[in-house]
Amino acid sequence: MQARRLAKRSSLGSRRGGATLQAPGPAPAKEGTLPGLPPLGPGPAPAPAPESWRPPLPPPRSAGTGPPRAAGAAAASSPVLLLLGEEDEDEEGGSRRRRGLGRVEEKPRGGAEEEDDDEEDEDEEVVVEVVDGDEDEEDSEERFLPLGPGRAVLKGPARGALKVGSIKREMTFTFQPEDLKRDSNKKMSHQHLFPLAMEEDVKTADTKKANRVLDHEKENTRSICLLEQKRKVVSSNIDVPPARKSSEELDMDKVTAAMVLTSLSTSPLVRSPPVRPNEGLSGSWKEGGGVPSSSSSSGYWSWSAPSDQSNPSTPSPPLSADSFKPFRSPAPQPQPQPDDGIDEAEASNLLFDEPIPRKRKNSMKVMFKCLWKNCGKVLSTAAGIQKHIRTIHLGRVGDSDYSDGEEDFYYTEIKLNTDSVADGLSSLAPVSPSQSLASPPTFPIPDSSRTEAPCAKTETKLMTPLSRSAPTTLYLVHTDHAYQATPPVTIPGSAKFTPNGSSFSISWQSPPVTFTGIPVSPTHNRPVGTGEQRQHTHTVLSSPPRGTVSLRKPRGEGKKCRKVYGMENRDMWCTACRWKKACQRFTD
DNA sequence: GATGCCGGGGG
DNA sequence: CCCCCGGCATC
Repeated sequence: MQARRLAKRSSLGSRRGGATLQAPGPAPAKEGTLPGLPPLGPGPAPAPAPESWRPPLPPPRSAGTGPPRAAGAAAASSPVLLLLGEEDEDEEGGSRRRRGLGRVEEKPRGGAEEEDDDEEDEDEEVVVEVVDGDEDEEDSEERFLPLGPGRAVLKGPARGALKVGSIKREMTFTFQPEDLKRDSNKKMSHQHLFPLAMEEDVKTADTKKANRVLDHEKENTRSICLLEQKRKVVSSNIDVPPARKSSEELDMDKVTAAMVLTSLSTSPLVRSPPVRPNEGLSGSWKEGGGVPSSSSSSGYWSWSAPSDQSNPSTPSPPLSADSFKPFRSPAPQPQPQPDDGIDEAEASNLLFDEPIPRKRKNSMKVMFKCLWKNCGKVLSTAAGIQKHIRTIHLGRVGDSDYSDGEEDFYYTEIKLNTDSVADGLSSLAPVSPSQSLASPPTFPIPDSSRTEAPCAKTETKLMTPLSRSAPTTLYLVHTDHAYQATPPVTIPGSAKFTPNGSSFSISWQSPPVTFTGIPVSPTHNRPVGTGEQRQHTHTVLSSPPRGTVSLRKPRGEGKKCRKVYGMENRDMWCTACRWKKACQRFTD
């Protein structure tokens, strides 16, 4: 469809003097890329992009890691492509990487593979291939095989290199918001279902040497395990127990985790790019924030789509598959859960709260704070907090299997980061609404956060979960998705906004958000008249005083999508605008 | 001429 | 229903 549009647009562009085509970076790329999308041509500039967004990972220890390094690079590039290619990516990436490691010099093969990345079959194939190998055992992380310490040490370098790849993969992986969701859920389930594994994990870690941030480690490990597991699920061929990771790796994992979370913030943007690889990459991941505008544009579409619920126990790899992978077989779609909306909110929340990915990269401590009214307990592990919530607040004694992830909503992740200002916290910040001010110049957050305060009642499920930033985002998601009037706050000036642009798009009008019936505290006036304005207009329109039914809308004087985004970013317009209908986003 | 958007039409 | 677009009113 995009293709179609694009095509059309391109023609249009020509008609109009090629405005479209001349769009900064993305447009051309788009044009070029789109046609060959399915096969995903010979990696549109995979090289540079990956480099840029790759987290500063410590190079594979010792020297002379030529091979591994190369493999890493290969892997690096693959995730990129995969990134666009959807969640397979992770799998793919993994397998590819594996292969790479297994036979370093086989790169050509890998390269070829890259081209047809979205075929699941492919994956399988790859996997098999890998399996037969011998070294892959240690190389492939997903094989959670308890490697002998000695071995691990020996293979240090290789693993390190691998790490890079894996991290990327993970990052990529997380591009799907649901993913995270599921992740958390899984985390929980995992926690209960695989206590042993975890324990073992920790133990091993100890042995290795890292005792320090045990909590975090555990956490990270776990998350990774989860990821891995996920993957496992996807690639059912590989059945492997959790792998051990050296403290260093774990550290990296930490970073990874952070990045993962971070990535989620931008994920919406990056996600849809299946269509235009370059954009996604350069857009949100590029360090310097390459071509931001595009990023948001692309993401605009599909990200919120999959309200795809994450069943704690549903090993559904499909996650966002539906969101934008047409050719993927309709995998077992996780059945919608009762707290559907909530979940979604969560996701979106996560999506938005951390607008600046790169900052995340920096070392940061992740804590989990209980959001329960008067609790505020802070734990260092998600598991811990979850448990806490589950038992203390939710009163779920036999925390057995019933962990639907609800807990997720009652705690927030606090990132104690030296340099990553409060941005991350801004939205998540559970306790201090004031913090929310830290976030972008936009008004939304404070609002929502304030809302939260009152609603933090013991009202268990209903509102509490949505408190904090969720509401806003949720709203956003919904509306945006539905192309309702969710005005991404007037994007500064032109169609170009920083990667954080996404954060800007948080709707500032809470009114419509009827979620959970928390009457938006009357106290807070709508930041920008828009809300009111809108309402006014509404009333006026709905009850036209004059006999002559104003057939035509007066014509909004406010900015419209066209103005705001410009023709070049037509895909960022609200649907209505695109269809030459009354703008829904910038109503006035 | 550029915009905003209604009405109508194709798939 | 989704998506476009001709065409008209308005800027």
